[in-house]
Amino acid sequence: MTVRPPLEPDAAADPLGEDLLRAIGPLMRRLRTESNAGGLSWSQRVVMGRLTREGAATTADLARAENVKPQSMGATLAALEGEGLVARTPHPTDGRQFLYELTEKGSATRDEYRSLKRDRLAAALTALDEEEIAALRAALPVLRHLGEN
Amino acid sequence: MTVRPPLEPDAAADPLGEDLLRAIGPLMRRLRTESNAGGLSWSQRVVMGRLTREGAATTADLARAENVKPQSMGATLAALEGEGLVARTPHPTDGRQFLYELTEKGSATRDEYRSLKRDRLAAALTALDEEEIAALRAALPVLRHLGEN
DNA sequence: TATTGTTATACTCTATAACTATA
DNA sequence: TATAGTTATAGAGTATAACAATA
Repeated sequence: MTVRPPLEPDAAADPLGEDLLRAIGPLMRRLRTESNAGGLSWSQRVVMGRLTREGAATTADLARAENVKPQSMGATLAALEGEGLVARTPHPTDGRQFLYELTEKGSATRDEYRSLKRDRLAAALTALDEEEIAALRAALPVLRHLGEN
Repeated sequence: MTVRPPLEPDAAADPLGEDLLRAIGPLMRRLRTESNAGGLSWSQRVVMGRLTREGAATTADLARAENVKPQSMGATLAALEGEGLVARTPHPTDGRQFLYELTEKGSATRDEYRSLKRDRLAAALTALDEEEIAALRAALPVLRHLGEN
């Protein structure tokens, strides 16, 4: 290890930050747009995925997990409930809370989405070569970490 | 190379797609939120970055580059113009178009942002170890590619 | 007092549709 | 006809603020 002159933090960090910003903008728009096909918004799909993987959860749980305000998560859940895709039951011990779960219709909708090869992103992902997939997988934990508050 | 049974495309692609979705949601919200600090929205900053790097451009150029509709880019540019951060001049040969450029105020604002260590994302990036930075850099081209239409 | 959830309101980003002007 | 830009309108996603109910 040789002694280096101190790096300017901005010079070091900014290109990466800006590259990240530039890469994620279009990707995010694409995710949002193509997620919408079929009537489920992106947030709705993300919430349904979380309920599938992690089971029942409260508004506040989900809001924390997704890093949004409880009011925002409440709106998403209300929309899903209105479609009959999730249902809520009072929390057994805490009278303030409700536990949300996927309904059968919600599970079915989710399965349908997955088997539909529903968006072009899925196709784009399968078209990646192994090296690209590996690069993506390796970066996921870092991306998740950067998304934490 | 051995012969493999055909992979179920969904089984192969979906976990990655969903992991990506989950990783990018919170990160995107963070980028958006923290970009807003200082009065510039995320889209505005991205556009200013592009004008800095690539020079004058038209609404349609920028819309294509960011993969949004020209009307949407028009709104972003109008906001920046209203703040005096960009200025437009008629295209020299095509009477329909305008060329947008950063103003001095725009450049100054951009420099200010960068030297401010303006958001916690920049700090989070500098806190990454070399392996994480390498993983991120390696994934950027893949992310950009996935964001293309 | 702190937390959960709700209601009301507003802003940003983006889209679609319809239009004008220029190529 | 096709393209660039504008105007009008709408919807999703999210935020802040104020409130009620419960812990």
